[in-house]
Amino acid sequence: MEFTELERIRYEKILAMRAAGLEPYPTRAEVNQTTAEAIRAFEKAEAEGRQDPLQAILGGRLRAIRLMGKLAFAHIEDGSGRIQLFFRVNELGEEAMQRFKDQFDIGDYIQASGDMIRTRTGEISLQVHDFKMLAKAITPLPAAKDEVVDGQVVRHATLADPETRYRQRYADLAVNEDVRKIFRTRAAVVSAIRAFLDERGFLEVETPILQPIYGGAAARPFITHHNQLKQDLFLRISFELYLKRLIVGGFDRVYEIGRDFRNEGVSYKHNPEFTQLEYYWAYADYLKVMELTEQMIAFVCDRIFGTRKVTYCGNEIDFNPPWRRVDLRQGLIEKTGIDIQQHPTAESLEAVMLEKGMKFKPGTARGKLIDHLLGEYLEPTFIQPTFLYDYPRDISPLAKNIPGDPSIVERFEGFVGGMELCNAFTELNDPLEQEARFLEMGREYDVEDEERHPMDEDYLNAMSYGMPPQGGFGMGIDRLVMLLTDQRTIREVLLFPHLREREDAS
RNA sequence: GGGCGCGUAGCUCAAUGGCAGAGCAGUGGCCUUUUAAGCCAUUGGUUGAGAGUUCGAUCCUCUCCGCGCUCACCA
Repeated sequence: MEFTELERIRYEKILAMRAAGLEPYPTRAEVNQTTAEAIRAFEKAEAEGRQDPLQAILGGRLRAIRLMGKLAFAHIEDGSGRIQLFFRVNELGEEAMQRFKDQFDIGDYIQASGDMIRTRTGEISLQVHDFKMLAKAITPLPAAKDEVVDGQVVRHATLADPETRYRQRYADLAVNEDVRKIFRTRAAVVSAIRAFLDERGFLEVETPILQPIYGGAAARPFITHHNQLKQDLFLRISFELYLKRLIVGGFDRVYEIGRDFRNEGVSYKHNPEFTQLEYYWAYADYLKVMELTEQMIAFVCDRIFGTRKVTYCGNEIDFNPPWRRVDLRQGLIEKTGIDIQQHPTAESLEAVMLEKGMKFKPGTARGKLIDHLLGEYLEPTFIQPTFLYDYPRDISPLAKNIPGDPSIVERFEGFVGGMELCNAFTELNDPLEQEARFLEMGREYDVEDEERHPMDEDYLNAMSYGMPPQGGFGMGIDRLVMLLTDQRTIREVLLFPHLREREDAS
């Protein structure tokens, strides 16, 4: 290892410990409770008026050290919180006191045993009788100092550089409590979703990530290769076609929470790999799915926050059902003055868009033009939870048309905070119609356009065995977590967001 | 991929075409109830990398690397 000067000083402390017969990285710890448990136990004993000393063996990372001659104070932090350690030469003896001063630095993991007390200022602390190193830190933590204001830890001049924070997330998490909190919330969100779906009879399944044919969405895939099978494989861009095969197999309600991979640009709301929830629900339709979506998000909010109102980018967002519902055609008429029904061809739609002075890539399919209109004129306006429904079939090859109108499908997307959150439809279950749609989509896109939906013969085969009518649903978990934790970039809710590899070693 | 911005000590940030600074951290000392402890002293820099202009570049120019914002792309 190459050491900086600060690291070399700490390394020399390791050598000094070893020379004195002390192990800087002992195999075992004797910690018998968390700092939070120790504090709770002490408060309970106090309330019961117990006089006998309460003992504890605590472990944690040193976050602050205050040396005061024959006294020393320190704060340690573990996963449950923090507690003050109180070192006094009367209890420890000169030698142990000196050992603490000489060998311990902020960032080290320490084990301390002693009696729980209150200091003169009333802070519950561990009066240390004995201590040992659990793990010596060599690299200093990138945080300067903490202050406790009204019980809240305020970190001064802490790690802020986004590049370092993402590249060394371990350091970011170690010093930034609010970052840890985001990921605790994230775990709680996923757990709440599972509980919600499990309670309603949905079966959690796992389907292939490596797929011979990718489908279920319009996106460019990552390609990999299986050496022994001599076969190219794609990382899935969606779970849809596999989950619906399971519906054919007789599992009436299935869901999967997992990773999708899309070889597209990164942005504040896009990451090449992201976490998706999809469920499929036999005998339901998109209206029932809308209601279940409202209930599911409300359930998650109730369980995590105890309220259905959250703040996102300065807006109070109200997740109480029902969400606003906007008919796609009407919505576009209101916002753009264009009635897509009046423009059944790409040429006609393009003409009116040009007439309105809109900027877009000419020569694209009608579906993509409509998509552009949605993204440009509707999506950013949907701050409060909104369902946009009844999509043109052009951009929805797996959705079933509304009764009596082959040009419109039963599909909705949910928007919150100006961002697409979920997408759902009444699933197309007519194999002949599905085959026609695949062929249609194949014509819409160039042969070399990787976004075109490739024909999935096996999926058609599954459907031709008989697929019940059903509603299907997909939602970006990362985006939901962004909304619920008030983060404006997806990187803040991903533990290890993708960054370009650095070439220079410096 | 295009445009704009940024990169200075371990961390957070200053500064200037002429010896690169502060706070915290670190090191040495004082200190028996501190909590951003305090006080005294002090170490620490290839200013992201490389090239150019210049008597002199951290600053100006160019190239490269990385990050951020933004546009494009993106069910």
